[in-house]
Amino acid sequence: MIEFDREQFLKDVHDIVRLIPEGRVTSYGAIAKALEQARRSRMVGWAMNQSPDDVPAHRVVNSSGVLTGRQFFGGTRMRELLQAEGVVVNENKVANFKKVFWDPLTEMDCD
DNA sequence: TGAGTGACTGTAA
DNA sequence: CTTACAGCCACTC
Repeated sequence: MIEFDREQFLKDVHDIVRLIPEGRVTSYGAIAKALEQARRSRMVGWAMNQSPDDVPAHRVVNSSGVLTGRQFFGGTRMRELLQAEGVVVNENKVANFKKVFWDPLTEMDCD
């Protein structure tokens, strides 16, 4: 019986975020779902807050493609990082979200 | 110890 | 488009 470990969750989230390729984004919910913790999407946001510099947290947006965490990147930093990778952003939202969306489950369907 | 808050999601009206 | 409610749980005071 393994009870829920925050550190493990944090590690798993960081691991997934690190797998996000350039020019792609994903959502908090998708990450939570990939960890079979779909209802812990808020914890993913918390994990992003606790993420080290080697985690591209700027590639993580909410389910609508909105850069909800941009305020944690010092203003427009998040948007600029994304645009630098080829992601088109309108003010605070990702354009063609469905196209640039990267689903962790697609890459991690190995069980 | 309990209430408030939040980088969320889904459903409903 | 908006507002509201429910569910989730770490963190702060």
